[in-house]
Amino acid sequence: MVTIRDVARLAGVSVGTVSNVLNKSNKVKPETAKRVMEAVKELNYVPNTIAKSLKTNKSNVVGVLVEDICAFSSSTIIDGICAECDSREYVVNLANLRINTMVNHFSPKTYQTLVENGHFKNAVNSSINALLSARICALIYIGAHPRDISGILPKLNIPVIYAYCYGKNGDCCVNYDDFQGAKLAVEYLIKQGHTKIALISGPLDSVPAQKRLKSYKETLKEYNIPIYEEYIRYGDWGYDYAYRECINLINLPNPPSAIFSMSDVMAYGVIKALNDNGKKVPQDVSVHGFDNIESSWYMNPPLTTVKLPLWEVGNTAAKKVFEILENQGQNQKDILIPCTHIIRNSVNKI
Amino acid sequence: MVTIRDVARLAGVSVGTVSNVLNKSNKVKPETAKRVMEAVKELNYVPNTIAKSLKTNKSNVVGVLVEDICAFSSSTIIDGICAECDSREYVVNLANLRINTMVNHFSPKTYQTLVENGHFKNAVNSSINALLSARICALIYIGAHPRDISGILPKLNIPVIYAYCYGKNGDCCVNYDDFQGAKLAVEYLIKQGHTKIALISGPLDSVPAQKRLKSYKETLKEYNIPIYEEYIRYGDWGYDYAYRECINLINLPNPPSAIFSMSDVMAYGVIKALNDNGKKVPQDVSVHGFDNIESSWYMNPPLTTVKLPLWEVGNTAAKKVFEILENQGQNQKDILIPCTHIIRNSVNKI
DNA sequence: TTGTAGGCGTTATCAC
DNA sequence: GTGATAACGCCTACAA
Repeated sequence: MVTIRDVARLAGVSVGTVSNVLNKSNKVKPETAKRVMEAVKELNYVPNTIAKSLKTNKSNVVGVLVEDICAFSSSTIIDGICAECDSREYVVNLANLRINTMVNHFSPKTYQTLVENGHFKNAVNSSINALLSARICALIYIGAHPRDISGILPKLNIPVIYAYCYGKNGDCCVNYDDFQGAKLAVEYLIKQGHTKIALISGPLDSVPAQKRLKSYKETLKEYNIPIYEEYIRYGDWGYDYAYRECINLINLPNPPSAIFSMSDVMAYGVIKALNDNGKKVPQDVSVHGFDNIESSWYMNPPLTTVKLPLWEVGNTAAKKVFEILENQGQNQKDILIPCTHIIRNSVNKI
Repeated sequence: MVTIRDVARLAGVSVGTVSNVLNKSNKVKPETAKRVMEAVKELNYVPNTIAKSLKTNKSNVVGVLVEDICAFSSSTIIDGICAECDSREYVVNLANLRINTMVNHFSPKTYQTLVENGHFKNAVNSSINALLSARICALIYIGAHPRDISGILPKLNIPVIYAYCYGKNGDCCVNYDDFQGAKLAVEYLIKQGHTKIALISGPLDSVPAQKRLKSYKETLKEYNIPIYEEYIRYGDWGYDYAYRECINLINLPNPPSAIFSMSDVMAYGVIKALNDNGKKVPQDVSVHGFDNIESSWYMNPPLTTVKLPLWEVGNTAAKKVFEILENQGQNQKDILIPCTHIIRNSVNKI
């Protein structure tokens, strides 16, 4: 590899001068600078960031620790991070915990067990050490699902940002706005004339499910629509439970005219259950999703849903990193980014 | 940050000794080694890979340049790479070209234009430089779609592996097997009793489309089934064209009993077209997909399709990197990993 | 305006 | 077995 020394030799100057022009110090005569830059081009010199970091004791690499890169949300979040880092000539160091595989591997259904038995913490520590060893200047942790992960990460002396998950009080967390997103859905259903609006919720120990449920209830209340407990059903974010719960809903003496499903996948199960029971969507029953996963456009009918600002979550997290690094930290610890509404054809006016 | 020097001081030995125990040299007295390790623990010492790389002139970071991390294939491939790197204590440096955004941004529909006008090459060079600057020890390039990208990358003096894309002759490329995958589908259709098998192909300038088309024709020939040119239709991998072409197929005087779509998304369009024209899948017409994107399980009916070995492509690419780095390069340049068959409910026996 | 030299945290080569 | 010390490539005083 060609070094600053080779450049200096070719340009007929000293290494100090080369360093100065490379770092845009303006105490170099333009003529000398030009000669140096020519040598750089000619030799195809690429600065050794390694050596630079060692000297300056700060690196230009941000560590990204992702719980599972295969989660539907992860790649878009990472994309948002990369975009910001690119534009600042920072580099991304990626570590993947593969938590979904771990969950399968160790068989407990929930993260909780994994956390309690220590396997998860071990994996995290080992990844963190690798990242630390590479001297990352900041860490962004990306959850596979928005939940409280406080207590998972060891104390670090670099800035840490939680993206798509929650830390303890005082930690800097960037998330989408569950409450506002759910309100988008419920309000829309109401404005389309629905008052009998059922809910297929995620499990109650899930943070997003709690927030969206709260939003569902408060929004109905806001519009003076009574809340029927039998309209509120619980799934596990998956297809099968949603299918089953939807059938329970249909069989109610006073069945709903619209079903708000807290995930698109559950909405698929709902639509299937409806179709299997001779009901057409949206003519007979309206269905509203949440997540806007890619396939929802292809569903029959195309699913009306709520889009998560995933790219923005990642991008904002990265921006936050640089804010802190540059000491402009305005201490806005908890950032909530609004969702947007994707209107397609699964909801009818009543 | 605590250094090797601090450890040495606490353990009452020299830095050289600490370095030796850290690098598992066995010329250190076990007793001394123990003392050192205790100091490491106590001080929470994390080795500075940066400094180590500078000295040894080799890094433990593999660069991953991905055309678009949001492509459906990318995250699983990256996961496969990460898994291998993790187990060897290597670290992944990720750069994302965001090519799909670029294509939108600069409006040409195909990569070709982007390549020709130089925008793409600029982006690549700038990313490569950032990676090089971080002194990656090898590069894995991940395509957004399997195509020939030779001429895109500058000449590098580190090992380069092409994953999910093709380089020039002599380059090391890791891909799934298009021919074998398509054969899986066509052969299955035949064995279910179909002989009138139509094809919705991808565009002919696409490498996978060419290979799968070849496979389609050769497999039919192998089973002595005549090839009807009017059964071969061309889409653009997307929903709409597939929908339209399927209608053309239905209106043929002798319509097919099965349709092999070269992508799952196109299969969705096919199913919709069939349904809209009063045909049931699979009772009236069988539909076979290709890709096994996540949503295909949720389709109605769940789609029978071909699964791409994406994780294995990434994992093999990473393994190849280490083979080369360790000079065991067996010079197997072109690696093709077989697809697997996912049988669900969109194909009927005849 | 430019050159020189010390040191960032390691490893490796010698002595001892 | 262990300890001193010279690099690795770069930046930054400080000297010239």
